[in-house]
Amino acid sequence: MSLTHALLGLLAVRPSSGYELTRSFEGDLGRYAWQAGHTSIYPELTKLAERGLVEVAHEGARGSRTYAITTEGRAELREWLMAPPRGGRVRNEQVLRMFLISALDPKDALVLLRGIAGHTGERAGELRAIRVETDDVPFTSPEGFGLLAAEYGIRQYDAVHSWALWAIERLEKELDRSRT
Amino acid sequence: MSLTHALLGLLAVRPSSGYELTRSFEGDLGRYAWQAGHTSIYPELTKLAERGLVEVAHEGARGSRTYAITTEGRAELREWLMAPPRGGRVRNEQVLRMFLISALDPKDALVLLRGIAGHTGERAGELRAIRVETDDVPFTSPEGFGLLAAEYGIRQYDAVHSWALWAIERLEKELDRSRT
DNA sequence: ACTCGACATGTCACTATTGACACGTCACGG
DNA sequence: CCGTGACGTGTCAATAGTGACATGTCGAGT
Repeated sequence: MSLTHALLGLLAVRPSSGYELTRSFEGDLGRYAWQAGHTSIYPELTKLAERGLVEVAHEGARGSRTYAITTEGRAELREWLMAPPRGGRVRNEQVLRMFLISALDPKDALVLLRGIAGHTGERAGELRAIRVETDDVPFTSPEGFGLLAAEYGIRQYDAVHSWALWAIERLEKELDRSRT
Repeated sequence: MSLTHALLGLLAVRPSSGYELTRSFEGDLGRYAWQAGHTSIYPELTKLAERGLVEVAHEGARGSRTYAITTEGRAELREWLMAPPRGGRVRNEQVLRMFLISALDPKDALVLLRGIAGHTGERAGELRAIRVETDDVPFTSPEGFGLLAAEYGIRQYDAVHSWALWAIERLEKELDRSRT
C-alpha cells in the first residue's frame, strides 16, 4: 500500500504526530500525490509501529504521540523508492473529466475547456507569484518537500493549461470547418 | 463514484461490451486518469443498467452484451462534467515517489532523479514520434478520446522531465556547495 | 467563568477495489 | 482434431478507504 510509504516518507523527513501527518495530506501532498484522512492514518501508524518501522518517540499534551521512523523503516522506504518504476496506481478525477470531454457536444466542450484553461492559468500564476527565492534550502530537509511539490505544481498547471489551449484551438478550427 | 462516470463517458462515445471497456482502462485512460479491472466494471454496468443510465443494446457471441448509454445517462454525464471543478480525488504513486525523494540522502536522490529524467524524456520522445497528423479527426468522435489523451501524455511527461532536470540541477549545486 | 476553535485521537458501518479463482466460446494453425 | 490464445463474463474473500459519529484537551479572548 502506498499510504504506508507516504507515512514512512513523511516521518523520515521529520517525526510527527498523527494529527500533523493528517495536516500534511491536506497540502500539496494530497493535492498532487496521495490523499488520506485521519481515519486511515491512525490505524496505519499502529500497524507500522507493530511492524517496527516506526516508533513512538514522544508523548505530548492532549494524548498526542509523536512517531519517528526506525532504521528498519528507513530501509523499507529506501527500497520502495529505489525500486524500478513499476506502473503505479493512478486515479485523478480531473484528468478523467478532461478525457471525457470528447463525449460532450462541441459547444459544451468549448465551455468546459475554456474553464479549465482559465483556472489552470490562474493557478500557475499564483504559484509562480508565491515561489520564493530559496537557494539555501536543501532538498533533504523538512522544507525540501515543499520545494519539490511547489515546482511540480507549477509545471503541472502549465501542462494542463497548454493542453487546454491546444484543445480549444483544435475544437474551434473544427467548428469553423463545419460551419462552411 | 468516478468509475460510474468513466463508464458513462466511454459508452457515450461508443457502445461497448464489458470486455471492451476493460481494454479501454488498460490504455491511456488507465495510465493517466482512472484505473479499473473487469471485476469492478461488470458489477458497475449492472448497477448502471438498473438505474436506467445504460441499457443492453445488443447480445453477441460468447454471451457478450453490448451496452449503450441512455438519454438519462447522457444527462447524468453532462451534469457531472459541467459541474464546478471540485477538488476531485487524486492518487498517483509516481508523484508520491517524486515528492518523497526529499526523504532520501542526496546521493540516492540524484540516482533516482536521473532515472526519472531519463525515463520521462524517452517516453515524451516516443509519444511525439507516434503522434500522427490528425487534423481531420474530430474530438467528439471515438478517436477524439485518444487524441486528447495523447496530447495530455506528451505534456505530462514533459512536465515531469522538466521538473526532474530542475531538481537535479538544484541538488548538484547543493552538493557542490557542501563539498567546499 | 465561559466559549470557541484548533489540537488530538479514535470507532464503526458502509462502500469501493483488488486478486484469486472459475468457467465457457470462438478462430486459427498445425 | 487438438492446442492455444484472445474473447467474454462472472464470484468471492480480503483489503482499503470514506464519512459519520464520538470524545476529550488546551489556550486565548471576552
